[in-house]
Amino acid sequence: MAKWLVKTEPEECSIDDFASTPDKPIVWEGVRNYQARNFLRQMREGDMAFIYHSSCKLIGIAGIARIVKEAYPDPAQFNQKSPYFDGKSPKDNPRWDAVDMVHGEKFERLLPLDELKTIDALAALPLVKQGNRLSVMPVSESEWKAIVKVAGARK
DNA sequence: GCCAACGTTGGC
DNA sequence: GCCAACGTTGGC
Repeated sequence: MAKWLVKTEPEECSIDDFASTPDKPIVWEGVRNYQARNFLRQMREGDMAFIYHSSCKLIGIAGIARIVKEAYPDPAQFNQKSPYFDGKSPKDNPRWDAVDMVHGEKFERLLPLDELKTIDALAALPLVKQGNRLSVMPVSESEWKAIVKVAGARK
């Protein structure tokens, strides 16, 4: 079972949105970057993903979600009313994919980016590197453990 | 709101 | 295929 990290703007889809509908999968749509999309396609049912809040006041890892449906064509790319509409995406070979995720856990305390940067075990994680824009990235087993450990340490 | 870093586009 | 121009991300 692989581990991942996905970025979201909490105003659009926060850990609280997940937590408030624990039985209802959330459609993870709107990824419009090829590298991120390729990682999306590698996700499998049962995989876990950290939910990272970006472009907001409290930047950092807020909790965990679980993938419940593997990649399928993102409906938003064909919806003209969606901000994620992509008129250049071929209908017979859609460019962008979505996955479905369900709530896993909300951390007692959000782990701020500042703090993540101080953890040696995370030095190779693209997230903590300057200028990084990758919105879906793999997390190694050791990185995952290091983060979960810090999340649990303050409970 | 600023702007550095980065990905994408398009002319050549 | 190069690379300048452009648009977007995302921390600050």
